[in-house]
Amino acid sequence: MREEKIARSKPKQQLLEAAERLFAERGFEAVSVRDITKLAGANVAAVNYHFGDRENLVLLVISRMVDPVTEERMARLESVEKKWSGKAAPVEEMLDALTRPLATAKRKSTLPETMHHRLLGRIFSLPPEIWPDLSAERMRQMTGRFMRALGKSLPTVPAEELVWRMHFTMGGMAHMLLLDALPDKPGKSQAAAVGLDAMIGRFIRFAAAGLREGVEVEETKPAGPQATFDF
Amino acid sequence: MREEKIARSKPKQQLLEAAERLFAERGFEAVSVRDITKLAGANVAAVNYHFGDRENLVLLVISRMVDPVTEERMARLESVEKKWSGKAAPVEEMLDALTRPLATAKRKSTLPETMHHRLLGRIFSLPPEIWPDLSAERMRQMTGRFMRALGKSLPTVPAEELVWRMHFTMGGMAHMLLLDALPDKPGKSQAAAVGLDAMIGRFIRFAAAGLREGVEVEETKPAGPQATFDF
DNA sequence: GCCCCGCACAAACGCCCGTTTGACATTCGC
DNA sequence: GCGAATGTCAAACGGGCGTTTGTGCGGGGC
Repeated sequence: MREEKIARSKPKQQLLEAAERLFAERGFEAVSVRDITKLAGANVAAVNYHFGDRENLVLLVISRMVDPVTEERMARLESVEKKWSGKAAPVEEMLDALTRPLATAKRKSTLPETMHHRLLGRIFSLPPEIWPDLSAERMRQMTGRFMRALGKSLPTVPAEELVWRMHFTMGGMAHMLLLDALPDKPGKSQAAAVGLDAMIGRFIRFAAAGLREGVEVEETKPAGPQATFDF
Repeated sequence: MREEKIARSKPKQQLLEAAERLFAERGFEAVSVRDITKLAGANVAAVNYHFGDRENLVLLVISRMVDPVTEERMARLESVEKKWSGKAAPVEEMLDALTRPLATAKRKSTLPETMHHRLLGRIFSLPPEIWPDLSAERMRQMTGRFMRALGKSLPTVPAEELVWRMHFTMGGMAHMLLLDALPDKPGKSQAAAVGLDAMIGRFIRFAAAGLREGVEVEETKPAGPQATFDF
């Protein structure tokens, strides 16, 4: 029965893989249940049987993509905080903890690398209210922790200013993920050749400079009440 | 007949306004022709009569939103270049030329300000291949000019590195536009209260720091062949 | 006065959507 | 072996979609 169950779950797996590939290529809205079942070689009813309805499949795909990233971000942040034992950590290390998991978090999908990034980028461009509640909540907890930690590393940057810079950072990140795996346009050559790892390195330097901007010049209140950050 | 024509063109105008409002609120894909005509108080066939087909209306909305921004960006860049008469201009001034038009470009739509920004943000998050050819081409010319000008202002930053930083910058910008006019979430208070103008100021400082990162430290080839930037 | 043109409208078209149904095969626990 | 559970399938359902059609109305040009 053990291996039977596994064998049984194959079509469900194929459905999921087909859905992820199509979602990555065309976006969630542009993919029909019929597209998915056709690609998976299954019956039209298969999605409803295995996942309830289309919406549920979408939510499952989102959380499978996002949750591992969120968890690894948390873990890496804790590790950085432990390493600096309460003291202010360098911004670069925290940005690394925030960004690196995009490439390294354990994948539940079997998507090729660039497609995986593309799908992640799509998801991060989605408004949080259409995310699964649990994934959104974890994400909020995570960003909250990063905000607090960043506030400690940049005590001269006002909290509300930090919220904005964090928004700019997250926006640039989502854009970067979509950039990877561009079909065939000028400028793509570099992206494809370089790979996400190198892009992340560049991005960290870029965002770190932006986050730090003005710290040695300005005179501001030292870290007001932490402002909320919603992605 | 003159005022007749004007009076006659009213329903077309109402169609356009209805479309823009709904596109801004829900995104292009989620709005049906029937939604638009209902809101405009017109017949279902009105969109096809006045605009040919739905796709055409979408393209028209996009170019009406984007083209004025592109033109003003060009104009401002030229003005900056003239002001510095060929010498390298400060990055902040060029970022201002790039970003300020988002708020100041002449609006062809009658959308309330925040809705207008939201729609712009949606459009900038769209892949260029679904833009009207002409708008995309103008946009490419514009980004090309900015790339070259930025290369002159940041001679120690390698051209390909600059392409990446430009991507991060554009991504953060699109994100910022979507952030404005967020429905009713925590963190919105600040966005709504501050308004786009103040956001732009913060963004310019953020992006300028990121673009300049490492200029006084690194030793690099002085501006190689300009790399292409596709948005 | 007549015709024609610009426009609005109700109705219908064909298509694709997500989902449901019921019949049928297969495998399980016992 | 035999009911029950599980999975697959073709077919159909109702509804929303973008678009087309044909009719009717009104004012302007000749």
